[in-house]
Amino acid sequence: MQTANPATAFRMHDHDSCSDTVLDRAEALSVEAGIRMTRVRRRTLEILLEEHRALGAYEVLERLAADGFGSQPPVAYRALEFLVQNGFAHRIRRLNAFIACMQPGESHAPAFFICDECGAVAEAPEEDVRGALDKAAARLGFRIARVNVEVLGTCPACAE
Amino acid sequence: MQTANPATAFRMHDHDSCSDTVLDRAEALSVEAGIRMTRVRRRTLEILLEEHRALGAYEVLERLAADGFGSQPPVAYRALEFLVQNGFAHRIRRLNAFIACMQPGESHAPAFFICDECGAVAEAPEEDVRGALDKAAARLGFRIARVNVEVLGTCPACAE
DNA sequence: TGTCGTGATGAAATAACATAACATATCTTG
DNA sequence: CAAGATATGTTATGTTATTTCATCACGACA
Repeated sequence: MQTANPATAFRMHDHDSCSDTVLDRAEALSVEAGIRMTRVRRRTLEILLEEHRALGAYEVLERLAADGFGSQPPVAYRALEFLVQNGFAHRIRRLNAFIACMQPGESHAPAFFICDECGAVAEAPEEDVRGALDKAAARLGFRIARVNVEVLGTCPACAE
Repeated sequence: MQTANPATAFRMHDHDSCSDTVLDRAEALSVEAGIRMTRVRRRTLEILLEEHRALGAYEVLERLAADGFGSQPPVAYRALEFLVQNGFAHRIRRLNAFIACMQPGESHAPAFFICDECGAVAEAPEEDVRGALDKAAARLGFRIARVNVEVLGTCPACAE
């Protein structure tokens, strides 16, 4: 299944269909969850889906403004926050940027693999990582709320 | 040994001696590595060592300025970058802030456990995490350069 | 001793990222 | 439809980070 496929970003794929699938899925999940996928929000998700790299809020904002939406920062930040809150996008702290989630609705808090060269970002499941962190947390007496794993390096395409 | 002790931040300890030890170690390592631990840089490290939490660049800058150093952002950013480059401090992306490294010179790229309540940050070794990420990277064909693991939650002291 | 190159520091200006606060519009439900 | 809740738009401002250029300190070495 397309959306369960990790690290789509690093592989050849039919990007239009990959985007459409995710978008459809997000719509369906919104209805199911009773949350409102409005026009700005949907458009914001579309914008993120146009690339497998992270976009800064201001970059998103420019494109929203070009489409006739508001042109002030809060417009972008609100839409992005909504998407992140509801699992349709992720925030990459390292880059001060946002990226569409490729597995909306599925188990979360993935690890991000960020290519230094081309900026591509891939999500990968992080069960193993999480296991290791849980052990460490137990040793420290620390209660984990959220986890952020960001890996920098070189993607297969740029490695040559 | 004090400096090899993970997660000092979450435990009772003699903070003065913990700071001094790290500072001495950093000095020694600098000489060894032929890098210049200048006055601003040393003072910056001292400032970071005064707390087991992450300080923003501007917070550091204020204190540097109060001590008679330059008062413009690059002063702080340069010193902080030097410390990070050379393993004497870490940058916590999540917090847009910096923290002294408690194990300078030792194997690196720790995981950070950040308390939402009190802001304390502890470093913990991350071999297990790294192992899991290496496996994932191998599957993706990704070559890892650096790893960033930031865990949010509640520290033992605040958990009560 | 002088001058050259290198790396460190200082300061000004600006860029990039993010939020607070408030007004207006739009849904949604009784 | 009215009232409340949610979403959008705008102004203003706050926070974090970098670019650029000038100056300074120091070692190498002719």
